[in-house]
Amino acid sequence: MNDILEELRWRGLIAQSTDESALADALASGPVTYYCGFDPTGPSLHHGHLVQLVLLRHLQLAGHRALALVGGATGMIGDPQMSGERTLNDKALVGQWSDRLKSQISRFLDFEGDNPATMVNNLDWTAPLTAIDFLRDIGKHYRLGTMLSKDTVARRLNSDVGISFTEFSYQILQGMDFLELHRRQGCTLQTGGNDQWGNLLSGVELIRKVEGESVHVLTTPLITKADGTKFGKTEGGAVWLAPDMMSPYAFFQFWLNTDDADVSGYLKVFTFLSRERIGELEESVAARPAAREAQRELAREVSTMVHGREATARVEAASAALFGRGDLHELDERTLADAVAEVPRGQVTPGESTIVDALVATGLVNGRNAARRTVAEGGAYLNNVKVTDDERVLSEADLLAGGVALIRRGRRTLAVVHT
RNA sequence: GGCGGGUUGCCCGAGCGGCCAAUGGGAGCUGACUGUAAAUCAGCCGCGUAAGCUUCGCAGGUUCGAAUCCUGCACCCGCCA
Repeated sequence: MNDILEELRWRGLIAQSTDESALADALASGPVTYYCGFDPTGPSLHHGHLVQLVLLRHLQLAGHRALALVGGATGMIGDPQMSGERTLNDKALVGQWSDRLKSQISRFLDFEGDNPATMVNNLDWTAPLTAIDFLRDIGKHYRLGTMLSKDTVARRLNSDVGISFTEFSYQILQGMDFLELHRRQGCTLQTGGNDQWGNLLSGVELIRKVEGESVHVLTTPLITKADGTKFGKTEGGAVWLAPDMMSPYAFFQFWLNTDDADVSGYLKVFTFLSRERIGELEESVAARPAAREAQRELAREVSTMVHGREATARVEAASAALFGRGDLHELDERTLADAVAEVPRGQVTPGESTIVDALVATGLVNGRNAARRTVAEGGAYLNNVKVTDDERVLSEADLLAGGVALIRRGRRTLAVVHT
């Protein structure tokens, strides 16, 4: 368990921490119990949470004791975000989301063996608490000045949306979680995204005041892209871990399309590949960028971690089939069916439907006007062949094995139509 | 409780009776170039082949005509109490 901090630093997983040398000593002298919280403010975790999950796993692999917290309580409040006040979600819905998050988190940690992780839910200690006890036992330790100076709170106060008391109180709830886990489980380290710094510190201060003990916080940096745009933006909004929100195929494609400039950093952050292997891949990017070995390996590794080996093999084969240079008509039905399993589908009538109909039917464009425009711009493909006539009718002859035809918009957005 | 300000297309933000489907920026989409990359340049960006249709918080009204004026409602923000 030596040098875990050094390893994490090399991987670019550390943004800040409280008293670094004390933390290093603690990590070096024995198993440290640590936790990271995930709020059910949506039906799935996404690329941002992935960084946290990876960090949790690194620490567990290094012999430390992991606590994964699902914020059944904090998820009902929502941490203040810059964009404005959140809409409160229904309790039953938050409960549902909690269950989904739990199963997603479970993939990343080992809950058995000799160093099992533990799953906790802050609703367990928050729900029974009365308002009076909360104000007396917890609230008394919080100074308004400190709370108001927290970055997000301060900025929200100065924005025209302001901030509700509900969201303002969030930091107390999170502080309470750390205290509770410190008491129950001997937890002395909380990890999280760097944007959570203020919320993480809330617990450190609370524990110092209540227990007179000093505990630690470790944050991961915001993952960025070399070109300055936001990491993790897709057509669907985010890179979701839930297969029903982002297909394993789309997930694989997201990583595969990583910029050359970013791929090395992502390999370090998101995979558990060795330094040697990452070094080789970096050389490959420099020497043979067109081969995109690094991107391929990145996509394979992350997909395997999130969706499993089998699903990854499927989507990788699908990607190869769909983007390969071979004649689609030569693909056998089985291979083709597997390949298109994850892409959007639409229905057409051979001899009647046009390329425009097909684009609309598959949802590749929205509206017939947009479809016509796509064809006019030269962005429409039928079975990997560009179609320039928007009256082009799909015929039986266009159907590949299994009675489907491949529709593509632009360089890489695919769908299939069937009859 | 009082006073003032606000609500425009994915986001920001102009418009203040007709020339507005609505300036501009960002995001997004497509093409050329390539490597299912980036950068760059070009085009597009409410729905409809079109005629036309439906938009500017919601509901009414004035007017030949409203995003623009009036009334009511909802929500948001600020200041004062």
